[in-house]
Amino acid sequence: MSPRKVDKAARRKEILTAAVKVFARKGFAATRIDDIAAEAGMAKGSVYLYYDSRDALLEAAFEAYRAMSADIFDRAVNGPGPALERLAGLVHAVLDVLAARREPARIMVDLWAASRDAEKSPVDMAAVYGDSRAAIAELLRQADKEGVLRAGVSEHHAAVIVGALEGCLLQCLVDPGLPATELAEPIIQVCLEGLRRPAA
Amino acid sequence: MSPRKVDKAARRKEILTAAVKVFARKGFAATRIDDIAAEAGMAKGSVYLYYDSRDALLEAAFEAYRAMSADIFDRAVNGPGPALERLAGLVHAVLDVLAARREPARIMVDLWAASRDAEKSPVDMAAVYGDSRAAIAELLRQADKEGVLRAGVSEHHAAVIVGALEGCLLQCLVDPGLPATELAEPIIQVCLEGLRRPAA
Amino acid sequence: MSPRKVDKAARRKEILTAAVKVFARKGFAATRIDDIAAEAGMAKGSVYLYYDSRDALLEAAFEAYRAMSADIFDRAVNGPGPALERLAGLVHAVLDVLAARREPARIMVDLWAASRDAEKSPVDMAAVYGDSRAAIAELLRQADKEGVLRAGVSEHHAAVIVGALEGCLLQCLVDPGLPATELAEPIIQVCLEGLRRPAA
Amino acid sequence: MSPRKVDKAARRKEILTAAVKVFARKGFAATRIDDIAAEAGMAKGSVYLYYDSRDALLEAAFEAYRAMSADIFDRAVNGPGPALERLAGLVHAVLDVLAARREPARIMVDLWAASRDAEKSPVDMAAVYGDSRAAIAELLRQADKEGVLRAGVSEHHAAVIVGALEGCLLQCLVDPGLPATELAEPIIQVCLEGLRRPAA
DNA sequence: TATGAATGAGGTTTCATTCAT
DNA sequence: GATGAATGAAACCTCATTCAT
Repeated sequence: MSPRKVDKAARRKEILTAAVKVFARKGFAATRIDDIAAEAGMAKGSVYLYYDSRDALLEAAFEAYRAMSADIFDRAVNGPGPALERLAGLVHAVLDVLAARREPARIMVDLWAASRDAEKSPVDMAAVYGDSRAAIAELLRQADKEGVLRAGVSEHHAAVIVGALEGCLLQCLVDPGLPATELAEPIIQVCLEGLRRPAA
Repeated sequence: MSPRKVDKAARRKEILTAAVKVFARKGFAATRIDDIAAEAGMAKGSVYLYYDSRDALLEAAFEAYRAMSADIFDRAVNGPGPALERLAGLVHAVLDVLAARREPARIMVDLWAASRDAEKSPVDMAAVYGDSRAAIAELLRQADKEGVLRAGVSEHHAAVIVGALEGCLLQCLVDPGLPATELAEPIIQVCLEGLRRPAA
Repeated sequence: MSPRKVDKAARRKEILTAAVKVFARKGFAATRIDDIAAEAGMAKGSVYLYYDSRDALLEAAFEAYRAMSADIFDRAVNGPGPALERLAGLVHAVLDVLAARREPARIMVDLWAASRDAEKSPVDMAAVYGDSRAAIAELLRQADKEGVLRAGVSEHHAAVIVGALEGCLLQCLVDPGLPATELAEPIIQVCLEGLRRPAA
Repeated sequence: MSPRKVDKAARRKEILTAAVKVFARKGFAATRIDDIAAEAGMAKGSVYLYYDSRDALLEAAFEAYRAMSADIFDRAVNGPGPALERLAGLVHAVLDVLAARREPARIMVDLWAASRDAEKSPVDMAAVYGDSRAAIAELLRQADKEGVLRAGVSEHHAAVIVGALEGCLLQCLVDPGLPATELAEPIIQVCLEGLRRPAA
């Protein structure tokens, strides 16, 4: 009559969470479906009821990553307050995420590896960084309209800011000794203050 | 004396070069010993006469990467001229390497992945970045002695500069559309000019 | 009495019909219980309420095939009219079944495969062909009594007639271009006229 | 210097022979690569050095079957002597092969099953039977030119003869009790004598 | 009775590594 | 030293069957 009923979406999320955990711990290449199933507390075959393949799980992890990234950047672009303050908040937000949950961030290296050939792979980190640069560029335009930027700030500077962020994340990832949150202010100083119009 | 010693080292280098080429092209995970042997123009078994395992080849690739990186940074630290000019030269040098030979740089993502567990793996990117930060910090100290830095420049700023460099490399790697060399000047502007003491 | 007995039998038949359809379409080896359940419009688990296993369904398909075959042959043996006319009618009947519903006939190859080891498998095509030969032999005896056969017609000739029938079916199965019904008359000519006593 | 050298073609043949043996014994569906490797006296992985997949082995078995079949029919078509005698010889040859080596013939049912969907599968039994019919039809034309056939013998009679042959083979396959060789003469009588022009 | 989620044994295929020549 | 055939341990994925609801 009332056969076992599961919330498919919830189950997918459970499995994805487990997968991300294991990917973060062992790396995608070294992760076995068995590991994910064990982490999720189910049998190997059950994973396949919700995801078609191991690659599909990485892809799902990418989508989640992309959504999270987009969310952070969107909030900065569309939020209230002076543009440069929102940019500073963005820097803090990104590093806080890493500091709060180191593991999930570790899958980034697997996402980079998976997006090696942009055409063949659905994991498209180029698009993520493109979006990030566009968001930062928009923030810089907003700041420029506010008249707080010095002259000559171009699109390329957005790439540098994104780079500084990701590059600091990267260092924190490979070197657990580096304190992510403490890098926020230096990043802000270097990247933003350097672009700010000198106070008369 | 040792009639074949030179040959042995040359052979190792040949194989390593081939391996790096294939790693760059297909990624470490997708690289087969067969691919490397084919690229090196020899039989699969012969690879094992010079390297103990597939992992040993990645390790060797890491050592080469580390050496190259150390070389670039050392030259900047020990070179002649004003410190900030050497720092600017360093930025150009790093990005020029990427622009000149995109493929070899691609192995970085595999090195990152391999250095996931710092203890177990001989691939230790944390050390590389630690060295890089130390070099930049030394450059900043030199610049400070020259009196060209504004006050309050700390070790963390070195991390930001390394981060900006690596983060821009990363974006260029993932997105072939981004022109590496064109990012050099923006990086220099953002990272260095922002730290420079305002001209009286 | 037993309120659901009729339903149970009907349900079994529904499932069997669905199974035969899918077996015919995809072959037994490629048929999944899911396919059968879908074809029958029920859930996978329900199939197991009526059949113990996938093999049991093939066995049931075999029984149905055997019954149908026995029916056709029995009618020819016990029917009215001259024996050779009944034999000719039998040939037409067999080929007409194939022409009418090509799909169900396709399961024959799966039945042959399943009857590979006569001891272990309940699918026993040897018995079916044995019965067929016996029926044909009986028809030939009847014809002999009617005095219309030439001398020397033995049991083996029954095997040849069965063989010609099945062999033509096989060709039609494998080659959709061959028109089953058009083969009836040639079969009759070759097999029967050749055995008929030359008209004085 | 002189590294291990194997005759690739010979090795392929060895493996194919082993595969055919196991296919015949257990059926294609029930045959595991392990079984084939064991039968060939090698490790599982070695099989894949010579054949790409299990399906490729069935395909190879088909090619061998097709070649053998073509050979027998070609010899009958192009041989010396009266056409009907060659046809009779053909019948004996086909049944003798079965009698001599029952096992290899058993793979026929797997070939039939595999040729279920003519487009997708490289196993094309329809083509084999088409060739067989063409050969028989040619023989009948030759016999007709020799003036030994009665009138009205058409292409369809070739199908009947092929059918009688295959149908008898089939019965012998599923019923080990049926003696293949003893069916040769009845087949010849039914199929050929029935077509022969009555001696004045 | 009906359901369909869960299971896990089992099969194919890959490929790093070994080793006989 | 060089070769490349052979190995066999994994790992992915499938799917018949079970069973809680």
